[in-house]
Amino acid sequence: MGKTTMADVAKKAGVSKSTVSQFLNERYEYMSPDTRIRIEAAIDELNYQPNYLARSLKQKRTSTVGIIVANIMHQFSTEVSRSVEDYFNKHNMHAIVCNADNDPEKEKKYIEMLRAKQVDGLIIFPTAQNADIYKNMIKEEYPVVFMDRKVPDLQAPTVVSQNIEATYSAIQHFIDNGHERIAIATEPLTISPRIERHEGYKKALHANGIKINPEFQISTSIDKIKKELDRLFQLDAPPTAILAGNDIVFIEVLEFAKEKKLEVGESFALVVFDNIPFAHFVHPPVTTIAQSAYMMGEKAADLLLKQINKEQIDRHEVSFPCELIIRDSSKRLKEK
Amino acid sequence: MGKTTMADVAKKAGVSKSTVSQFLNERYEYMSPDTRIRIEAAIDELNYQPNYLARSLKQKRTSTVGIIVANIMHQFSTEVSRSVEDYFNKHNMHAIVCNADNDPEKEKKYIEMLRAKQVDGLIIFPTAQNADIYKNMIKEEYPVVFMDRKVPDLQAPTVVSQNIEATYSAIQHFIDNGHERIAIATEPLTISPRIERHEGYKKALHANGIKINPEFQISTSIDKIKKELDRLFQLDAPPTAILAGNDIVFIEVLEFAKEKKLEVGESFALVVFDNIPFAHFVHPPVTTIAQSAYMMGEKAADLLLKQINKEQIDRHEVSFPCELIIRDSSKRLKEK
DNA sequence: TTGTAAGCGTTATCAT
DNA sequence: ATGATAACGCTTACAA
Repeated sequence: MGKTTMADVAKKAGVSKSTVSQFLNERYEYMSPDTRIRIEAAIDELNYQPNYLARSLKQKRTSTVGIIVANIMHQFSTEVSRSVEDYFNKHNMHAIVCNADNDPEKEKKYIEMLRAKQVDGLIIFPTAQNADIYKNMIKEEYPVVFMDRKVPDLQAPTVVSQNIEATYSAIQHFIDNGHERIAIATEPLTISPRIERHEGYKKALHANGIKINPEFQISTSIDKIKKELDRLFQLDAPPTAILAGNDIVFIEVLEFAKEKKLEVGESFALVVFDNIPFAHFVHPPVTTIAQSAYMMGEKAADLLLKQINKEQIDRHEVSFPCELIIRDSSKRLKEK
Repeated sequence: MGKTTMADVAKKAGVSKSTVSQFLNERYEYMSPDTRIRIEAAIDELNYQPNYLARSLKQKRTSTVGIIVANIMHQFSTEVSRSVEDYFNKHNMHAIVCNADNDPEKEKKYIEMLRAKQVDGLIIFPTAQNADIYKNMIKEEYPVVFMDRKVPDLQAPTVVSQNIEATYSAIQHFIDNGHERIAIATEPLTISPRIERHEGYKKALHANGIKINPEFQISTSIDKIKKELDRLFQLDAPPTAILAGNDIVFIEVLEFAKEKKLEVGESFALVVFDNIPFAHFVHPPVTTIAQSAYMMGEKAADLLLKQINKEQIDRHEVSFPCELIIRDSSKRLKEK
């Protein structure tokens, strides 16, 4: 029965609850070997399982943290979550993953629920729409780490990718391969990574003396991406290269190409900002900007655990470099 | 502060804790509108957040369930987990996902930890190596549902795919396209789905009067798959078609083909048993046997919730059909 | 309609 | 070395 309690064990072993508790917490320094053995026996005779809930209530620590991802459909989110889980499991803690689905209301609900469950801390991919709640957590010094996205005007531990630099180098790669008409496609510019990717894009073009064509900058919701691409390819001078702003946009680009019978890597060069599991098996193998998902997860977990343990940490952003992995989709532009 | 408690609210509102509790549980039937308002005011003045831990301790219900997947690297596990989470979120419950990593020891540890945390029930992709523990949970009538794999000699609610039938139809598809030398590659035959897939394979060959060549049946650990494939292709009469037993085996097949400069769909036909996210973008688009991951997750969640609510359920397997999605990798065999 | 008090299964403090 | 006893923050009879 799951209902055997510490009191039962105590009775069976002929000792008090406190002694059993001592035993369970491995403080057998001042315990006679005799009682120790009796308790041990009682425990597995009764098949006793301690109730962590009760312990947590008393100790004010659940050994559980929450992860709230903005959109679980991104490979990146999955990899980061996995990494965070691994980290906490190594430290005998649990992680609960929740998917806010890019919905600020859901995000709010999850923050409240997880805190009501007394999780020891939170790692959040913020929708960035709940500024008051974030601020409040920081003010209370509740352990929290933000991931992937910077929240404006908030001084909080945050782990992000070097989006500007990474995008810059991808665009430079296009230019080095002879491209000049380069497009970028992201979801709407509501969060920092997207903004920064556009920024890196413009910076690179500028540095190379290529004038920026606003028509080549797409930033719209997923369901409108294909329409925008279509518009682009109707132009007299369509782009010869495209940077897909994340893995979901990438799917749209692929589908667009398929529908319009365009050949990725032939009709246009392509780089994707994100880790793609089958990148070297898609046709053609696709050039990607890989984020250091695993390391970022570890870093965030580490920052969180330090806060939980009341250790001092830097309340600033820490940013990780990305890696441009060149495959066939972004080969040299064909001479016309 | 997160430390405001019900008592603080009660004091501030000038009522007793019980009344506040009534309020929180929305039992305002017999509550004067006056006190109701005072409590409301006190709550948001103090920014009070209830402590679910304490409540759970009292109610013996945490509104949390655990999911223990055998190997998180499978797309299928991820999809099922997502579906289970969705289901429980709809019911205002949480799900904690743990990865046993195909290790019975880890599985055991997670079962114990989650139960110690008093989760209301468990969905397990069993390693099938902890028979005593499974049996014990069933005996105790602890709510549990097994997923993907049948545990021998255990009468327990279990949600699985129709592996035999699905494999049969894939092999039949090969045969219909003129193949006779058909191989199957799975991980070791330690769990029911793999055994059943081999069974469906043999059944289909048998039904078509093709004699079974044991050399064509690979069942070995991932790191040895490529070696076995190599052996196969050294034969005088190598296979012309391969069924990859899951998504991880599929990767090995792809890498093998790449290394040996074999063309999938040309040098040999290929079907993969599993959902592949980029199936129609790999080259060539690959024929898959898709499992009903989302529905299976829902079903399992439903069976679990019913048990939690002490409703009666069938303690048997429920099996879901798979869908053979034919793409280019398994086209008709080229005439020689 | 609201309050009192016991109890959920632990841990922590202080005696002994 | 071990035991009483009071918390932890909530729910729930039952009383008022």
